[in-house]
Amino acid sequence: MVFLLLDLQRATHATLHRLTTELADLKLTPSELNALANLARHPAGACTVSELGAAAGTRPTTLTSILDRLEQRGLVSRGPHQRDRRTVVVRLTAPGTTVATRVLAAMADLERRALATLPPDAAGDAAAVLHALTEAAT
Amino acid sequence: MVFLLLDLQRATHATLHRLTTELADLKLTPSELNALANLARHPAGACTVSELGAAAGTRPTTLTSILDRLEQRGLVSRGPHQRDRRTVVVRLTAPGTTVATRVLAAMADLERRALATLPPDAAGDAAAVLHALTEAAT
DNA sequence: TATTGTTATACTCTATAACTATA
DNA sequence: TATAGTTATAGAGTATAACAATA
Repeated sequence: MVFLLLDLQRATHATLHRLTTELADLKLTPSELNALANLARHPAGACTVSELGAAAGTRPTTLTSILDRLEQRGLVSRGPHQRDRRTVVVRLTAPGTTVATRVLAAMADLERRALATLPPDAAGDAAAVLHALTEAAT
Repeated sequence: MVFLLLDLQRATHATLHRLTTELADLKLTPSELNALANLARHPAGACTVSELGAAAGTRPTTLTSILDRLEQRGLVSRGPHQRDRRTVVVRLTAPGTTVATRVLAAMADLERRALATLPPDAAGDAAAVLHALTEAAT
């Protein structure tokens, strides 16, 4: 069982590299792709910085510069939270939503190609293992 | 199926962060842990730079500085290849082997904790999915 | 000609500590 | 006191292009 974590790291590197290559015209880094895709996963394309960090597995400090760039390019906006004025709400803009949709489609495509030769329940099992690993590490 | 890649990235970040924390006294970065563990996975704890890059999912350029540091600390050595004098063979030293063994044990431990609550075949399915993703991305 | 690995270069990622504003 | 996020800082990760040595 020792090799799961190493396989995990390799698969992450390989897939991220592939995605950035396929989407090279967007000129987005792996972390920027990840942030956009995770935002698109939230209702209304919006969540707090902390929530985005939890979804990506990174600290808020890491997100600051990533969000700075995305905001500067008009792909996301930062706004106040309704109830807690310490909290920042990150939101996909209209152009950001378009881009994020493309990113999700590329991810889905890569997944579909990979899973094509595997039994149908393999993906579900893999997701369960990924969640369990994240849980065990948190 | 869209979320597999995002779950993958989160799980990788979370587990690497956890491992570096658990092994903080070793003062090794995530990539250094990965390199040592991948070396330990090879026969005699030795392989070429290219092979190590393939195992980790990174380019040879990335490995140069990582190996520089590990070599400087006496954990790995670089030597000539028997048949191809362009090739560099990276090898775990005796202290490096000791450290790598500890890294692998920590990885196995984390895996064991995560898989404890899952059906026995989940790990195998997850490994197959990870390989398929790596294959599809290469 | 093609390949292995390193150098040079330029960014990006990442975390810790200190800080501001708010709770 | 505690928490959300940013800033400052420092170091590590990453790739591309150019290079040397070898095949």
